[in-house]
This record gives sequence, C-alpha cells and structure tokens, in this order.
Amino acid sequence: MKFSKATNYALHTMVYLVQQEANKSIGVQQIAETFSVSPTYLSKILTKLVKAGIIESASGANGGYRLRRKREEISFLEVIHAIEGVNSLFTGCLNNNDQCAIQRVMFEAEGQMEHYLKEKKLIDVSVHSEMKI
Amino acid sequence: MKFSKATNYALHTMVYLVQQEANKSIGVQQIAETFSVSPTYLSKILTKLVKAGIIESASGANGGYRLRRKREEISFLEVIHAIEGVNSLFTGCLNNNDQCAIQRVMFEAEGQMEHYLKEKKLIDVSVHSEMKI
DNA sequence: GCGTGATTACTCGGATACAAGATGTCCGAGTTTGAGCGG
DNA sequence: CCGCTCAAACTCGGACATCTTGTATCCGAGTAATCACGC
Repeated sequence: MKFSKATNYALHTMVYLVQQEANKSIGVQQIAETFSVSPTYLSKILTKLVKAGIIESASGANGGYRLRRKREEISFLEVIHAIEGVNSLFTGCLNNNDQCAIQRVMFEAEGQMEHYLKEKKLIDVSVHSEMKI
Repeated sequence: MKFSKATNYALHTMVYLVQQEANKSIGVQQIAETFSVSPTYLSKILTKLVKAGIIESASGANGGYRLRRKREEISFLEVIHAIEGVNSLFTGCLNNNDQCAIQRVMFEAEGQMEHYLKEKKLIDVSVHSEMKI
C-alpha cells in the first residue's frame, strides 16, 4: 500500500502546469527535464490525465500539454484518481456478509483522506497561491 | 495503491480473536478454515502481528494465537501498520526541495485517514461491542 | 500409580515458486508548424 | 507574393523488457500436551 511514483510524477507535473502561463502548451521533454524523469514514461502518465479530462494535448510542432480547466478548480484528488483509479483501496470481504463491518470502517477511513484531498487544490501549493490573497 | 489482501486477512483474524473467550488460544487451522484462506500464508501474516506485540503465539499441542493486550485497546491502525509497515504512503520528492509542498499535503491527507483508524477499535465492529453500552 | 518415552498437534522460519503490477524503453504512425523553393 | 512541398518537432499508442512486491506453497525444526507402556 503505497502511492506509485506515477502519482508523484503526475502531481509535480500538474503543479508545474498550473504555474505556467494560461493556454500555453508545454512539451513533455521540458517537463521531463525539469524533474529528471524519462520523457516516454512521463508521456504515458500524462495520457491518463488527458483521458481524465484534466489536461489536453496538442500534437505537432510547438505542441504539448496544457490545462483543460480553470487552474483554481483542480484538486489533488482528481489527479490521484486519474492515475490510481477510483476504486476503493480496500477490496473484498472474507465473510460472505455483504454488510461487512470491517469494510465499512475502511471505506470511511478512505473517505476521510479523500475529503481532504478533494478540498486541497493544486494552486494551494503553487507559487501563484499568493494571488488568492 | 491498494491495501493488500494480507491486511484484509489480518483485520478479519483480529476481529475474530477479539470475539473469542479471553486467554484462549486459537489454532491457525481453525482461523484459516473460518475465512477459507491458506493456513500457511495466514501464519506468516500472524507472525507479523506477533512481532508487533498485538497477539502472542503458543507452540505445541493446543497451541495457537491469542490477544496479548486488552481487547478494547486494539485499534485498526495498529493492525494495518503491523502488516503494511509504518512508512508513509507517499515517498520521495522530485524537486530537491526538502520542504516539498506536495509531500506535505500528502502527509496531511494520510494523517486524516490514520487519525480515524487510530480511534476506531476492533471491538467497535465485533459482536461484543454491545457490551460497551 | 508413576515416571519415561513415543506420538501427536501445533507453531516457526527459511527457501522457493508464481503472478501481477509498476516502471521504463523502443519504435512506427500521425499531426502541426514553419521554412524553403518555384512559379 | 503566393502556394506547394518537405523537413522538423511534436504527441500517440502498442509492444516489449525488467524489477519489485504480493501471494502462496513446501518442508524441516522445535515445542508442548497427551497417551502408552513398563516398572
């Protein structure tokens, strides 16, 4: 039970994109250099974010990735869900009871964490956060 | 990022043990049959719980496992930490900044979940829970 | 009846096998921009 | 000056390769209770 590196890459990339000038596409090469990770692997991660509708890609020269929605709206939870999936962290119950009390506790615990991550926006940790004052 | 099956087994076993008569040792065979899992694998999981000081084992005939502490005291978090480890779910930061804002957010989120799991005791989901009224 | 040894029913730990998922690479295909060139 | 072509700079997607981790099994060793047997 650990967050994957992919999630780490995705979060850093998203914060990076949030800090960029609006509507400006950033190439995957540039992002990969910034964080010293493999461009090809990073592009796979970004593809997931595109499919989740968080960012969009532009093909061709001067292409790259940019935010699809307002930068203030994007939460940590969205990014994490896009990479890790939205399924529950705790799967299956051993007793055939469909109202497993253990499962309910784990769901609730997970909900506590997700609630926090849903309220926390990317811009809260970006250098643009001062603009909110 | 998922809780392992081992955690699932451990939690079910612990709730099962909490429901047993005090100071009575239960064989791993019996527990494994109850949940239809492999006895040998289950014994490895229980070894971790023993090392964590949550339960204790008795060798020989009529041996088995029993709680080491008061049943009311044992929290979900203890069991999970014994199996999954106590390390943070989110590791490493890409920018060499040691005060990585993203990491701080993730730590806090994790803390939200752990707080809930720490307060939640095994007995809260056991059939003995009515005794608390 | 009583000690002693054998048997039985357990746990413990290491070694190993297997499967799945995370991580990372390679390459061909499609797409857009922009430069170069000819009319 | 205009339009065409071509090259360059990108992303996209699938197919792999590799590594780690979770899951599971097997087996020998140790340990404690109980049973059997002989005195």
